[in-house]
Amino acid sequence: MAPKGVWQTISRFLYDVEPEFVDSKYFCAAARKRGYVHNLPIHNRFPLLPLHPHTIHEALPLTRKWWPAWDMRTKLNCLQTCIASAKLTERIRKALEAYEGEPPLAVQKFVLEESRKWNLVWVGRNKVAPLEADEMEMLLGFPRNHTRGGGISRTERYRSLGNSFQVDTVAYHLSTLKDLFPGGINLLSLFSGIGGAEVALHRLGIRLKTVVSAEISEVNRSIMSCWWEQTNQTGNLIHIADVQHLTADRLEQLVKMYGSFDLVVGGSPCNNLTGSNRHHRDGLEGKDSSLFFDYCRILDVVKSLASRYR
DNA sequence: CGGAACATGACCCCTGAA
DNA sequence: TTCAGGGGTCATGTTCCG
Repeated sequence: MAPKGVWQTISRFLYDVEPEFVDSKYFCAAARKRGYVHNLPIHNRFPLLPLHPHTIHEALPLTRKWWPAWDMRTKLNCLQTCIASAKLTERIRKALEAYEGEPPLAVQKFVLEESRKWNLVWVGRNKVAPLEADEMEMLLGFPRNHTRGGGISRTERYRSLGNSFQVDTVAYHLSTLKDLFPGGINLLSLFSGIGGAEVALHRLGIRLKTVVSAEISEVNRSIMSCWWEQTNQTGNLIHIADVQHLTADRLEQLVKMYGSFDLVVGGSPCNNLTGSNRHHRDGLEGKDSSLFFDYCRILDVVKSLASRYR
């Protein structure tokens, strides 16, 4: 749902590769429609095991007790960076409380519309609530408490999670690298966030030799460091605070030191593309989304370095 | 009857102000 | 931390017209 022409431009800057459009609802209990522009093999891809829960009821069994029959949702909508206000959930509770048993159709419609819009789940009699950060973490395929602690605030946590990859989805696409790189890979991870790609590769059993990770948010960098520490990684993790610091010289320096990169991965900011943005939906040229062009610049440099340092 | 034109509904990795 | 807040895009359904 990016503005018209954005996907065409993205492909044009990425060697005319067409995006593979994938909805994460086939990998977990929440939708996440994304276009992945990649040059990975597509034969013999395999999912992470054990398979992730595919329905709301499997993923959040405690909600089953309170889930009314007239709410037919089996999948959540896309997990976003913001959650519903307490006022809204209170308004919904009041609207439902006025009736014994099934509410009239108009009320059902209102409640369902708002529940879909804000991804509300049933947590009590006549009571809906937004997802907890823990639950989002689980739905996105991260280890429990991945984004917890380290002084991260509640709102920052929601933001980081809402901006992340869905791990199982990305892992499926990266799975073919396991046979291609039995000794592990050198990874250049741009806009790493909370490390969705890294977690996916780790879960696939692909050794991370050297990871160069560019991420602007300090809390996200610290989340990644903690994970790196806790999973007893044997490789090197190098943080870069800003993709714009990854100049050709800096990249050459890194390649000389650690060897050339086997994989470049990243999702550049989409906040100027999404419909949820009321103020600055400026398309690919927007302040943040234009960092996509840095991705292209860096990819070009990495490709030429790979041919020189083989 | 086929297709163009139009209406409706669902969805969305959110920002700014208080 | 909390809240209020619009609109573009696509899919689907409906009307209209030759």
